[in-house]
Amino acid sequence: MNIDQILDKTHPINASSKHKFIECFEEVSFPKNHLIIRSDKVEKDIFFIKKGIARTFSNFDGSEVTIAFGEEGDTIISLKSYILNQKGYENIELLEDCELYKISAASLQNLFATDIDIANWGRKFAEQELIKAEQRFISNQLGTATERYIELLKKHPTLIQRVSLGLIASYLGITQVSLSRIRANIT
Amino acid sequence: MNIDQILDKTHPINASSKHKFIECFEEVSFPKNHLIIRSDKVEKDIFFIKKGIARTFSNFDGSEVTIAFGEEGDTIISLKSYILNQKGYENIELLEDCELYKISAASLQNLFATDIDIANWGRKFAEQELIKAEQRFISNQLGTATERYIELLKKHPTLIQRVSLGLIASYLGITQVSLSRIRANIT
DNA sequence: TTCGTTTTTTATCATTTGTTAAATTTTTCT
DNA sequence: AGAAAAATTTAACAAATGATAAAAAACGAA
Repeated sequence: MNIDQILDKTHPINASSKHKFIECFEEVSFPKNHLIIRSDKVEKDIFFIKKGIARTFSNFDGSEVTIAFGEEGDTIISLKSYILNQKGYENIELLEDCELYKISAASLQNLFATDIDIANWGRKFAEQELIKAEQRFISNQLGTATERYIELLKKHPTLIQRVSLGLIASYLGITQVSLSRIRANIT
Repeated sequence: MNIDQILDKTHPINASSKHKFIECFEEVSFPKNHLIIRSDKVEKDIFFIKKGIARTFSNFDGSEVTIAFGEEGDTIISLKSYILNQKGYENIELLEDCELYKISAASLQNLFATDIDIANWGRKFAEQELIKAEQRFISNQLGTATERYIELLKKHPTLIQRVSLGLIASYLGITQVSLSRIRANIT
């Protein structure tokens, strides 16, 4: 998915603003397993996924929580860095070789401050991520792990092909062994 | 908490824009138990809490999920209505008699489209809600219900005084009876 | 291919949480 | 204050998930 389509997906921008916006991006590539966002750093860059898949996760006293998966068109971002310019709680790793669009947080801030169309794009971007985050929260409160797994299969059928069971389990808030047992019971 | 403080908390706005912004608000009051946002309607208004407390919840096939509590300075909003102008999945009820600041979604959209300072306020607002939503997700994936309850007590010690156990339990993703048992075991 | 590594499955037992029902305590209303 | 309603606790049993270990299957590099 190219950067033009990715930006439009969030919110249309007038041609001259969009041109200015796109000029701030750079294309980069990283191999599978690269840790592109680290929770112990204030990250200065934001990425959009042209090709590949990424996983956002957090570590707390030994246990690891998968917060989200990102596929083509999705964003790779440390929210704490992006929003509060602070060290984050999120790590993001690439689960495949990836092609990405990169932009610096500083460029973005500058665009937001000077271009109302891009400021509103930034607002729409945050708002859409907010809806996704809230729906993740609701889904994971609802029903049994079995139901949540079946719902995930329905919503993201390709994810299971691309991501190992252990990571899916950590996203669903259960152990990998439990998820394996669940799969054995539903087929 | 007055509207001036509430707006500043999210993001400072220059004096003339803020004046224009504040003029769009109206003060309103509602009694305890009033259902101020309904999931079966496209809601046209957004509220900020001057005084009182509210609960956001969602119903799915019989079971109810509490998504968040809002205290003074927090927002009462149907995300789906506000962001996508669609019927939402959220209900919001007032848990105490409340004094609120009301603004119409239409006024807000108009301000966003014409004032870059307010557009960036709107961006900051969504971004800060996004961080809160993500942290709720992470908290509720971590550890046992006992640990989550203790963490909630630490972060929002006043909440327990103001909100019934059953609602706290539904926020933690467990039954009211389980929460009661948990409380008996930690004291 | 073949060996070594990683992932997934299966099994057993322990722990946590759910369900239901009844008893107790607290709150609300008159 | 006193009665009715609502909220909370307690108890007993069922169901879901965790922890650990071992076996089987899938994957990757030489």
